[in-house]
Amino acid sequence: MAATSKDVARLAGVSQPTVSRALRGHPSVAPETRRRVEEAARALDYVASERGRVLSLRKTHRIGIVVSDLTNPFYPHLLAPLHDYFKQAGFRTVLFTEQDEDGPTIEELADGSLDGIVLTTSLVDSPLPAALMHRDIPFVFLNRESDATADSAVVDNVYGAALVGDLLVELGHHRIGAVFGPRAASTGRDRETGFRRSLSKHGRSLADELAVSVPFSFSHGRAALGTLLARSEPPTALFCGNDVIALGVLDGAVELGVRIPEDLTVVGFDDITIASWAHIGLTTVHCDLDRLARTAGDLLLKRIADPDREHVRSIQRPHLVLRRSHARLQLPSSPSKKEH
Amino acid sequence: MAATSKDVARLAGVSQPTVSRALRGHPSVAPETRRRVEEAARALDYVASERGRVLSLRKTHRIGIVVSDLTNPFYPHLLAPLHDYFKQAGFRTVLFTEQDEDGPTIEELADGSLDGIVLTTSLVDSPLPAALMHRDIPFVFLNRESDATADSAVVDNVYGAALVGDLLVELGHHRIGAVFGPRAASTGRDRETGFRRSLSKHGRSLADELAVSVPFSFSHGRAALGTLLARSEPPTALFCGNDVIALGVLDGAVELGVRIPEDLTVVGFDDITIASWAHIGLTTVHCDLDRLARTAGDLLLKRIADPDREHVRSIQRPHLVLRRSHARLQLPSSPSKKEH
DNA sequence: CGTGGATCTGAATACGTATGTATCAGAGCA
DNA sequence: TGCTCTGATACATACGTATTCAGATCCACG
Repeated sequence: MAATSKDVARLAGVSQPTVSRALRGHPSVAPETRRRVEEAARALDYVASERGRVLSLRKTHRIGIVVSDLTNPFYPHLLAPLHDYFKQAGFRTVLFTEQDEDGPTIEELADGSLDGIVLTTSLVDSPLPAALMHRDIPFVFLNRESDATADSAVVDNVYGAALVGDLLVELGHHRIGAVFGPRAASTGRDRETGFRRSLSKHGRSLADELAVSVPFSFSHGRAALGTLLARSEPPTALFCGNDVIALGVLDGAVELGVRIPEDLTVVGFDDITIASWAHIGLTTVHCDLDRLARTAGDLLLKRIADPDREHVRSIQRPHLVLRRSHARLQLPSSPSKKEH
Repeated sequence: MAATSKDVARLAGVSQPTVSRALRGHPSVAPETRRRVEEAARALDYVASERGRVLSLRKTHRIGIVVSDLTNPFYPHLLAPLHDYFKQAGFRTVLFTEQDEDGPTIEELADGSLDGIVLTTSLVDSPLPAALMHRDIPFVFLNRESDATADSAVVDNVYGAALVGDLLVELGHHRIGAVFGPRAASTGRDRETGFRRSLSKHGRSLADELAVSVPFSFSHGRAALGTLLARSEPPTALFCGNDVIALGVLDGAVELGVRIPEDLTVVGFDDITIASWAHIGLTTVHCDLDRLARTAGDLLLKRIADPDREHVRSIQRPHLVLRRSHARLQLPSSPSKKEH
């Protein structure tokens, strides 16, 4: 249906290879020939077939991005900068979702349709990374832990979560609770580790009944708040595994009539855009997700260019952003003193 | 590097075509042969190259989705169901962004790398649709107006916006303002039309100084509120071109100390998830974006299967969702009477 | 024992591009 | 005039799969 380089060749009175060379700016094409070819191409609305080019060049200039759930407001913060980075580098973005056991198969990723892959979502026991490694398919972990034999761009989650622990202790809280992310995700696990470690350092600990692990989702955060507030001694401060969970908690608080921060301090992690909205004012741990994503893109393209280079693990140090969802513990005996 | 069907053929002691047939379940392959081929394929970790298959079959099983801005919280509501729909139908999703004049070129979309395209963002004067039509590339408009010669899945924006007009009048508001979307987008234009038409019907009109048109973004909504409140007679009710604009307005209201809905009624359009959060409680026009997206996907796949079928324009009728951001006009003389 | 048909497999080819190699014309030089 | 060299183009082929068509094998049946 669409014109091919052969059609252009016939019209311009040259051979097919000459068309290819002329349109790609190869120097060994005479100016007059090039002109004729370009004119013929224009006349036929010719666009070189990506299908043919890809087979011939053995490069697709396509990157697969695996996210867990597009409706989760966290992922656009990674997807958007990744897409833009790859676009300006001449690569296209193919989207994959991996929701509970039902992600892309290794065959889908290894069929030669992708030059590289960004894994944003892999659970720690996902078979995908090992399978990709085994087949020498370039990939990078983004916001996920990796062993030494893969590239990765991550936030120092242990450090960031410890900042929150320090903050809550400093604010005078004793009944401290947590809605951690899933242990099967390195972000969930590491943030739990860092938070617990910080409390220990201060001689505190997390009561078992005040700590839960839930998926990184709004609705699970919402539900978790109800669970924790039903304890005999409910928490006065809550660390959430990420901002999306925290937003769920804040939402539940409105429903349950819990005042933030007077009745409950809530702290998140990631600092997604919504956290900074005036309604929300979520105190959280800021990660530069744009930079994190671009770093991952950069690592991946370098790996594609040189499959044998050293593996790099880029770690970003996050910092606290104090907004309005935290407060000093209000002792029943003394007047409140809100801090921020 | 990776094994090809030729390698499998050699190992299994058959020809390459037999490998292709055996692995694709062609009936004319003897069971014993098939077994040998499958064994060889397994031994070599063979996965059929998508590059070769695509060239041979002249189908890519890839769909391009063009959105304007991934960071805009509206787009995930279309992207997620589209992706899922195409995935279950055996198609992959390639992402394109079209932000102010800098979208994908027609060459990028017409290079044979896509079986079809979903346009979610085209401005009314975009050259893309005409170019795609001229090249017989299947595409569908999603949430955007189209002329009769293209498929589209849209919401009845005129009708939906009129519902808001009716509501605001019924609530007794007289100083009614609007933060419309861009006129260059059919959604912006049609919602403005419907809203104005409704006010006219009730014998009202929109004061020029209380109507502005801004891009569909949080920050523009936020800024627009400041502009309108600075008028000599500020509005008591505000229609917003979509929920994202409305969220920006709500955010600005918090900053400016404007109480919603006591001081200002705010109504959005789309009913994205965030609108229903307890913090937000945005009164808005509900569109079933999931269904809209799936409809668009369905239309596109049907068009791909049969390029000559009649063009279909699927129109969905939206309805009001009353939450907490609207109220009856509070006359200075009478006590407030909140409605919802 | 030969023939027709059914069953399976291989050879050839198409898809559309890119590229290495060969060829050809013309120029420069002896 | 004949040789070499250069520049421009054509020829051949590779990329990896799917498919058409022809051929081979085997069996049943006359």
